[in-house]
Amino acid sequence: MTTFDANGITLERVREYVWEIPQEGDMRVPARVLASEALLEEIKEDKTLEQIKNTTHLPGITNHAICMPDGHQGYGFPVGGVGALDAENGCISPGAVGYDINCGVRMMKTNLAYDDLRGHEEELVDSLFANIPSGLGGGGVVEAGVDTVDEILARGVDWALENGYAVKDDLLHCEDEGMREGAAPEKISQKAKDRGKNQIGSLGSGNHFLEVQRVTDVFDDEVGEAFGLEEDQIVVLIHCGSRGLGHQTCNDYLRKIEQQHQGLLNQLPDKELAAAPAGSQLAEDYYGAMNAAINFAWVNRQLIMHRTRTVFERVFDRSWEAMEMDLLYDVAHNIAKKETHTVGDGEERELYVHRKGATRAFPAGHPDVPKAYRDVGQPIIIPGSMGAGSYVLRGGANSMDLTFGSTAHGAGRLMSRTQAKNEYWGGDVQQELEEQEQIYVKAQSGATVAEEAPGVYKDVDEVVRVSDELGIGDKVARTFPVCNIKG
DNA sequence: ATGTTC
Repeated sequence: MTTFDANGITLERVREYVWEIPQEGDMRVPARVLASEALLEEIKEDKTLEQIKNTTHLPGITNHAICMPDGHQGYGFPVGGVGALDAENGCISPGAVGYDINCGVRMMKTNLAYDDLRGHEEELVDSLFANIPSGLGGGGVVEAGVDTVDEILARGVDWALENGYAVKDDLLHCEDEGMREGAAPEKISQKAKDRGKNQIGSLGSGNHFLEVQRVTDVFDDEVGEAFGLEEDQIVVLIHCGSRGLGHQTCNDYLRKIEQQHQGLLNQLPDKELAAAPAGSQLAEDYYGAMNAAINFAWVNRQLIMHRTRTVFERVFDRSWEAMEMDLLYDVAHNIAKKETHTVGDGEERELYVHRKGATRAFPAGHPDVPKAYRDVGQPIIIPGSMGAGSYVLRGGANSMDLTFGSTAHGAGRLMSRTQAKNEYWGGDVQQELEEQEQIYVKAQSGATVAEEAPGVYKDVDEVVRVSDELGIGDKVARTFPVCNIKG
């Protein structure tokens, strides 16, 4: 048997790109890592493998804990991790969702070609930067009272539709139609709502960005046509989450769980995996609060998209409808969701599927794929670094069997933010991107540009290649950056 | 990710 020795943890090769950490000690199931050897060499350098192994101690974990090809170390649970925990006898874990609840990506199409944009890059990037709130702290497209926040938490993008920030078609091209059932605004703390109320429609900081891109390749003509993508087309990618509201909610529930479920906590190898037992009041409360924060993040991305349409209207002097600025799709990559999956010998079970830095990747025919895409599979959006561009995939035929219907979410970091700032200077990174790649970057903070320099990320081509080879998410199209704004 | 060290 082929093995891979990762600083004391031995992985056994199941087949190409599938590695297993065998069950031992208190592990309830084996852990699996889906990666090439080149990616494993990078993954082994931080605590990712130890963390995915720790995850197998969670009660109710089903089949395997799974690390995606872009996996890296996170809070307790790796970013790029999937954990399916029994919704009746298992648990739910905020650390396995992530601090930024419903961090995700949406792609908006246009009918503009790259040539239509050339010469307007600086005007466009300046106008986007001036009109789309970004960076740490407050300031959003909408400044709302707490009652408005409650409505957004309960209704998601449906609130945006009613208030003129969305059209019906936007809802039809979003996971869960932009409204998660079971949202419980009353389970979100006042403090979280206060943090969120002036951040509705704001990018935030860190790896969040808005990027205008051009489609450079369409690998699958049939699916490309179903998605409405063609070479040279301009698209807009928006990557952000639930800002301070989600962060505060994660923190609130971690503290409550630590206090009320000490027994379960003591069984776990890492306090950061703190989980509420399925069926407990706190599990219900967290699930309701998380669903509400999910709705908040969807409205956040919707308002940014709405404002982007307005900016394009000014710069190109045409209506957004004339530019066909339609939503391709919106994916969440930090969530947990109750889903029914077939496990073991054909038994159907309800599971809390935790996808942290992992994207849902439902295949053709799945009833939860929007009608527009049901024949070809769910669109999956995988952002690369600001120098690399991104991919659009579609849910692969093997995703339900291998990953509870999931794939990767991005390139995955190679080094910490602190290390990145030692290696790069923001201004130099910007200059190089502009001079060598004609990519126009504008940011609130040079430090953020350094933290997000292309060199701090894994090779997104390799991550996507593994997803495609495994048949969990198949390559449809590739994009390359034109201009990028960030916090 | 984050009112960037509860």
